[in-house]
Order: sequence, then C-alpha cells, then structure tokens
Amino acid sequence: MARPRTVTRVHQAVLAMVGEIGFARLTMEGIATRAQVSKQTLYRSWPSPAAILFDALLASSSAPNGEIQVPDTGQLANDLEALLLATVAEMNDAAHDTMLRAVTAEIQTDPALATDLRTRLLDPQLRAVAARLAEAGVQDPAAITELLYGPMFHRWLLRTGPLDTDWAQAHLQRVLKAIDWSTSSP
Amino acid sequence: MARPRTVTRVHQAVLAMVGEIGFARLTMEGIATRAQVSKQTLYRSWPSPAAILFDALLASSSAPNGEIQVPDTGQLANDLEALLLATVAEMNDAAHDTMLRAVTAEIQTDPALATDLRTRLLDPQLRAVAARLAEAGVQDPAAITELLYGPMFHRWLLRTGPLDTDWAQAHLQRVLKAIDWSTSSP
Amino acid sequence: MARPRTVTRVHQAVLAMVGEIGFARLTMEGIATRAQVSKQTLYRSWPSPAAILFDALLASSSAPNGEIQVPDTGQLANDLEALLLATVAEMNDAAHDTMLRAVTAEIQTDPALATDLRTRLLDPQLRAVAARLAEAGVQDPAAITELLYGPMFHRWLLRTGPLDTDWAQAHLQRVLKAIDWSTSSP
Amino acid sequence: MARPRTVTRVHQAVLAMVGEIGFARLTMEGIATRAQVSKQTLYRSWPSPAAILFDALLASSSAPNGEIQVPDTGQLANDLEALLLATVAEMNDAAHDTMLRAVTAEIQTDPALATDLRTRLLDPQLRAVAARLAEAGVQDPAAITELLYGPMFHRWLLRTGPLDTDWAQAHLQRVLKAIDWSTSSP
DNA sequence: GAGTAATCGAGACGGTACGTCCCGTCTTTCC
DNA sequence: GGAAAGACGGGACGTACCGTCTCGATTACTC
Repeated sequence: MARPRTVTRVHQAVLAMVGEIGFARLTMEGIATRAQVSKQTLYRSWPSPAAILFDALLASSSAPNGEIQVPDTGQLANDLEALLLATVAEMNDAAHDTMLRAVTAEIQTDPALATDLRTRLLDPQLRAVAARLAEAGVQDPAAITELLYGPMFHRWLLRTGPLDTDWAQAHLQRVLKAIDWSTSSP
Repeated sequence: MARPRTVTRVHQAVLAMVGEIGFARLTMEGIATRAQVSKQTLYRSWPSPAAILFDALLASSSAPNGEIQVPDTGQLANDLEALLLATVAEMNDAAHDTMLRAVTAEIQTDPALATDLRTRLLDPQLRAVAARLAEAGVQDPAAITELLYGPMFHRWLLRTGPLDTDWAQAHLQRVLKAIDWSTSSP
Repeated sequence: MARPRTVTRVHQAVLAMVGEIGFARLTMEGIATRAQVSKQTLYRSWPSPAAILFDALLASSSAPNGEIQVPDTGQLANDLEALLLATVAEMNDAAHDTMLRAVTAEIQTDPALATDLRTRLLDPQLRAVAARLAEAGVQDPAAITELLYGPMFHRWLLRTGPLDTDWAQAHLQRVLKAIDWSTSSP
Repeated sequence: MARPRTVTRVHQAVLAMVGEIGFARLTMEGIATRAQVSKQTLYRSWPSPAAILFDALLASSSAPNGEIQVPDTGQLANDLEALLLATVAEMNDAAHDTMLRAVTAEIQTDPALATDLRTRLLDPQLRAVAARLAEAGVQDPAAITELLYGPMFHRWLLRTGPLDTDWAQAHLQRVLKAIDWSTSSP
C-alpha cells in the first residue's frame, strides 16, 4: 500500500523519536511532522504509534520474521545459559528495554497489536526454544520454556530485582532441576 | 487533604467507570464530572486516573495494607496449591483482570505509581509466600517464589495459554522439583 | 476536452447529489467517486463543484443558450403577469430554489462563475423582457425590468416575505404605475 | 458566556483578517491563532466564521441593535433621496461590500445566521423606512419599501449595472410614480 | 491492423482545516 | 475560605477534502 520511501521515512522517524522523547510522548501528529509525511498517510498504514514502532522494530531487526537462533552445541545446559545471558543483555539494553516495555503495556489495551506481537515475535521465539529442549529429550518442553522465561519476564517487567548474569545462572540451575527426561539423564 | 466525602465519591466514581468504559478511557475530566467534584479538587489529591484507581482499589480491598493470607496447614504442597488456585481464580475474574492489566501497563510509564504498587502490594505479597516457604525449610525461598509466580504472570499477561486449574497443578509439580531443601527431603 | 461519456456521467452525478445532500456538501472528491471518474479528470474540465453544477444545469436545460420565451399576446399587462407568475412558480420549486441560491451564493466568491452566469443566463433573460417592454412603447425598458425583478429577487433571496401569486399581481400593478409611455397612455 | 477580553480579541482579529485575506479564506483555526485564543473558546461562542464576522459587525456598529436613522424633514422625496444615496455610498464602500456579500452568501446555507441577520439587521431597517413612508401618507408602505430596495439589491448583488448617484435618483423617480396616496398628493 | 498518443481510473501523497476531547491552570462565585 | 463550576490556552485526536502526482489500462486516432 504505502510507498517504500514513505515507510522508510516513518520507520526512521519513529525509531529516532522513541529514543529522544520516549514512547509515552510519541504522537501520530509528531511522527507525521518528523517524517515529513501527512497524518493521513500515517493513518492509512498504521492505527497507533505503538503499531508503527512495532513495525519499525520488526523491519529493522535482523530477523524480520521473528526467528531467533537457539545455539545448539549438543550441550543443553551450556546452550541454555548462552540463550539466557543473551536475553538478559538485551533486556538491559536501554533501547530494547524502553521499546519492549512500551509494546508490552500497549498490548494490554490493543488486541490487534497483541495478536501481531504474539504471532510474529513471541510464539516463534518460544517455539524455537521448546524445539531445542525437545531435541535434548526434555519432557513437556513448552512448560519448561515457560519456567525459563516466566521468572525473567516477571523480574524484568515488575522490577522486583536485578536482572544480571548471576541471577540468570542460578535461575538456570533451578529450572534444570525441574526437568523430566524422556530416556536418559542430561 | 481532601474531605472524606470527596474521596468517597471519587472512589465510587472511578470504580464504577472502570467497569463501564474500561481503564483506557478514564480521564480526569470524566471522573470529576461523574463524581460531582471539581477538576481542581481531583488534581489536588491525585496526578492521574491510574493513581486514583489504585487508591480506590486499596481502599476497597479487605486488606488495605496489601497483606495476604498464605494458608499454613503444615502441608506445603497443599498450601501452595491452594494459593496458586486462588490466584488463578483472581486472574480469571474479569474485573480483577482488567484492573491488574491496566495498572501493570501504567507502571511501565509512571515510576511513582510503580514504586507505590511494588511497596504496597507486590512486595508484601511475595514476602508472605517466601516466608511460608522458608518456614518449610526451602532454600532460597525468594527465588522459588519467583519460579512459582513468574510463569503464571507470563502466561496471564502475554496470554500465551489458558490459565486454569490443570495448568496450575502441573506447574506446581515442576516448581516443587526445583526446590533445594535445607535439611531433609520433602 | 473531456469525453462525452465522462461529461454525461459527471452531470448526472452532480444533479443527483445536489438533490440528495444539497449544494453545500458537494465536493470534487465526492462527485468523482459518484461519477466513477478520477479526480484528475474532473479538475481537467471544471475548477469547482459550482462550475460543474452550473454546467450541468445549462446542459440539462431546454434552452442551453439561456434564452427564455417572453409571451407576446399584444396585451402587455397580461403578458407580464404570465411572466411573473411563471418566475414565481419556478422560485417556489424546491430544486430550482436550492440551485439558484447555491449559484447566487457562489458568484459572490467566484468571479469567473459570476461572469458566466451573467452572460449566459441573466443578461439574455433580462434583455428579452426589456425587448418586450420596448415593443409595447415603454420608456427605459431596462429600468422597468429591474423594477419588476428586483423586488422579487429581494423577497426571494432574503426571505422577507412569501413569494406567491397575490403578491406578484399586486407588485405588477405598482410597476405598471411607474412606467412612462413613449407616445400614448397604456 | 465568553469573557469580554476574549470577545474583543476575536472581534478585532476577524475584522482585521477579513480585510487582509477576504471572507472566503477565513477559518476558525486561523481566527483562533490570530486572536491568541484556543479553538475551543471560539467554538464555545460561535459556530462559524460567518457568525463571528456578523457578531463583530454588529458590535462595532454605531447602532448595535440594527436601528437606522431615517431622515425626516417633512419632504418625503428629499428624505428618500438622502436615504438612497447613503445606502449607495455604503454599498460602494469596499469593506461593507465585502462583508455584506459574504453574509448574504452565507445565509443561503446557514438558517440560524439567516434568522439572526433578518431579525437583527434587515427587518428593523426596512420597518424604519416603511414607518417614514406611512407617516407621509403612503399606501402599503412595506411594498413601496421593497420597490425601493429590491432593484438596488438586485443591481448590487448581481452586478447588473453601476450603483451610482444618477441611477439612484432616476430609480427614486420611478418608485415615487408607483406610490398610492391615502388622502392628498405628496 | 499496428503503433502511438491522448485520456482515463485509481489512488498515494503533502497539506490545511475541521470539530472534538482532554490536559492542567486559572478565575469567579457561592455556601 | 474551601469547593463547585467552568472559561481558558494548548495539543492531539481521527476525518474530510484539497489539488498534485504517478501509475497502468483503455481508447481512439494515424500511418
């Protein structure tokens, strides 16, 4: 629908602005002005600042289809640790933190965005981790994935404690204890 | 600060309105009109609709200081199951769901509200559960509490799956496996 | 210029729309949509909804060059009465009323349309009446024409009173009294 | 409703702007900006630029209730000539011309403004003239008033000819011929 | 009958204004 | 003398049209 030139300008504008003034002060009007684009053009393609931001994030991401790389060295514990530490690093990155909080808040209100986020980002990511677990012979891999990510999400979103390397490693040990193995020990 | 009569009217108004039109459409203007109170009076006591709602929730709650009752029959597994099922029921209650989501979204933006929520609601609750775990001889009770609540929060907020009794019971089993005991086995 | 097929569709659309939504809500965009014609095509041929409407009126009129038939039975008073009553009937016709008011309003702003209206509709009409008066031996026929039509226009446009048969006949009597005759009395 | 200070600023702005850019380019938005007033304040008091302009005209007029002074020297012909020439002068004044044309066009669309104009400006004016005629013994003074003003209005609004002193005097002679006197000659 | 130009529909686009909602401040009025 | 009532400047909302501008796809003349 929208011309590539238009989309590019909007994405650049919204990414720059969210860094400068924060998500809460993003407005359709402001983005239109900054992107040198008319409000109508904005509304033709996106219903809200959150939708624009999400789109911009996906487009600028290295994996626009939401795929993530789960390391697979054969050593499950090592692989999961690498995965967790990468996620922790991402959550501690100011830009990512801001944007993920904004989108998380927004999906509480906006069902369309919620669906989008789930199908295009969240589900593929969780499924990839669960697949790695299943490959290693973990029983109920989806539940273990939840056990892995849930506490991290809780700690991060509600700021109940620091999200650092030490915590992540201790957390991983607890999760590993909870695993049921299909045939042999890990 | 404000007269008791005023506070009462505002609380009633905001609780009624959040049920009727949802949190996202609460405005200071609307609350003032509904509560038959001047905008000036509202602003004198609260900075935002979220703050008013939070205040109203605390005031209307049976435990205004945020305390919760953790069952203690001596049987840890049974007690935790009761606790989890109670929380699941609460999350599945439409009114609670709406308000908790709204407040969760809001604290991503409003640091003052975030602090308030954490110190007056969240922390006391988590501490109470951790205390029960500690009493039963669980090592690192705060981490196990996180392991208990984190996945539930993740599943609920991001709607990655149904939050029902079956899930809660299976989840509890996994968490129990992750526990280190100080002296004897469970 | 434009293809006949295009012109026809535009004329039909504009005449239908002015009846349905009134002149004030005619837009180039709306006419284009209704006529299944692109905006570009519209702008190529007409500068404004008023111009389109005026064009459509002329095209649909029985006398596209603006000529009117002034009755000539030899009895001036009778002929003028017939003329006046016909005009009164026209003014009381809702469709005519709407369109004439719209065009009258528009020419206060749009000089090109004003010139068009005057040369293609108004002047020929007034000249035809003046010619009939001159033939009957009336001195200064243009002024008498003005005396005849001016009050009717005033009463109609400003709605200072009903425009009916009784008024028209009484009015005619007053105008007749004002006439100077070139040779003999009437 | 609106504060005097606000009303003053709006009136000044609209009168200045109509002189600078013409009525057709007046917008609520532009007036608000120029008057240093918010759009909401404007809309609270007036529905359209035409209504503001009309209000400003009445307020700035020497006779805010629409009354006019009809000269009364006892010599009807002289008095009417003075009246006509004054009106002609007014119509030839650029500012008056612009504003009267704008309001005349507007009332074709806006019934509320039409009523306002008629009751507050037009009717009082016509009644005053009719009263002067009645006093002089003229039969059906309202009709004669219409005969006096109608052609002038027609000539002015449709620009069918120059509106000057010569025409006005000749026109007056014709109207005087049409008068019926109740008892004695003028 | 094929080429070639004019004409068209469709609709994206930068813009301006619309009329509304709500913000947070300020003033007036009343009890 | 504290509160209701509400006017106010301001900013953003989401929509409607404006007039311009590519696009391909007909059309309809020319060779």
